[in-house]
Amino acid sequence: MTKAKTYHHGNLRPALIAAGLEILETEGLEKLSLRACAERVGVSHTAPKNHFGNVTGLLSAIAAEGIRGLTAEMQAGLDDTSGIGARRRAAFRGYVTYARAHPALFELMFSRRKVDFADPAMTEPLAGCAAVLRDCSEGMDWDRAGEPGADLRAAMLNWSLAHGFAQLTIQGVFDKEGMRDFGIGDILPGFMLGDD
Amino acid sequence: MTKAKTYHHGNLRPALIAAGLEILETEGLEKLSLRACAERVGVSHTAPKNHFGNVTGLLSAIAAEGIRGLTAEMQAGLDDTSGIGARRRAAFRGYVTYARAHPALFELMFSRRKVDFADPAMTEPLAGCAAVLRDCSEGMDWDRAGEPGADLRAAMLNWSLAHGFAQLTIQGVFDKEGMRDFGIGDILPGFMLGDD
DNA sequence: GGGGTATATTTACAGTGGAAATATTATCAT
DNA sequence: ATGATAATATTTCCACTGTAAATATACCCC
Repeated sequence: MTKAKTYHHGNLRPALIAAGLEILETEGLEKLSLRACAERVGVSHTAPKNHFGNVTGLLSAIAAEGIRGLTAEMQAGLDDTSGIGARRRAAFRGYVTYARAHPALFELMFSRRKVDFADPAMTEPLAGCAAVLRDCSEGMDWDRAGEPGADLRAAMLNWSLAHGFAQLTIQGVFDKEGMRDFGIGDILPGFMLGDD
Repeated sequence: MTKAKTYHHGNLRPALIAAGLEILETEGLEKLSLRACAERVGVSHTAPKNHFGNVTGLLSAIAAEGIRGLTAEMQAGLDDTSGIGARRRAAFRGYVTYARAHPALFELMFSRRKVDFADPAMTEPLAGCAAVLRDCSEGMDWDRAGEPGADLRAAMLNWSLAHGFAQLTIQGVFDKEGMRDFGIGDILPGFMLGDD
């Protein structure tokens, strides 16, 4: 299965993305660099340029995989769940679960300095993620339901809540403020989520 | 007013912090480096070591100023506001307003990779920020009010919501998903905040 | 005054990403 | 098959980052 070393790698683009994901899982975001990815694949540090342009292109492609994974994690929870409140809870749980399982990747995914959200590799997965959040927010019964843009606003509310909790948890801010022992389920009272 | 150049600066620590804040405002987080701060102050790039140890120490001190500013912005809105819902809204608005006014600084403030939350310079301002959020969340009338830890959970909910919205806005994620035209006020329905 | 300490500089080094020139291989028309 | 062109990868070089060690200067207290 292992290919003999040739001048042309033959499958460099996905190999570099995989290498980047591995580095994120095992060594963290600090260690993720263009050169580290190249070295792990066994290729010179300028080889990625042909496939990604620059380091932002590479990181954007890696982040795109993360967005896909985040979306899939939410979707998995939604598939076998019905009822407005329960679906919203499932999406929250999926979002936070994925973030906690892949903190370095999650951090990268939403870091504008490292990732270009307008990169072709990012736009489609990002739109998919937003679509899932809109889907599970639809019909949220707040006092402005029915107004134009209400569903979009509901999606933003839910996204903000899940994202903020994930971020503050991962960054360790809650740890420092005595909020360590509470999970996403604990801060989601029924009246806000509605009953299932 | 301008001091003659001497071997010893005399006021280097605050000068470096001020330089860092200036760089964040004018050039962004990418340009914030130990060397850039030192150069702006007119000092060698190793001088900061005496006052901050390493770059993390310097960035933590800069971030601490940001946490103070964020807290002050929230507090300013709270001072002349009464009523549970109105106070919560004021805190939200302050949080998001500050983040949007100082996006680079805000990004730094909550970046574990650049800042050490356990740094003595950070702990006190962070605790102050959390205290304000707990204060304006107290008595939030959700279905678990009265349970042990209810106020803490309410603070986490509010913090998460404000933080997530600020982060997603600043990073430009909402821009890409057609959610650009909605502000924090738009996603805060009355039933969630309660009436003032 | 003198000595100890705090502060700042110089120099050197191992990283990073990127640019330019070069080398190798793949692809495809003839 | 062959030759031309494009795609891919390497080598070399540069500017930038943070850190460490040795050195220089100034302050402060006895």
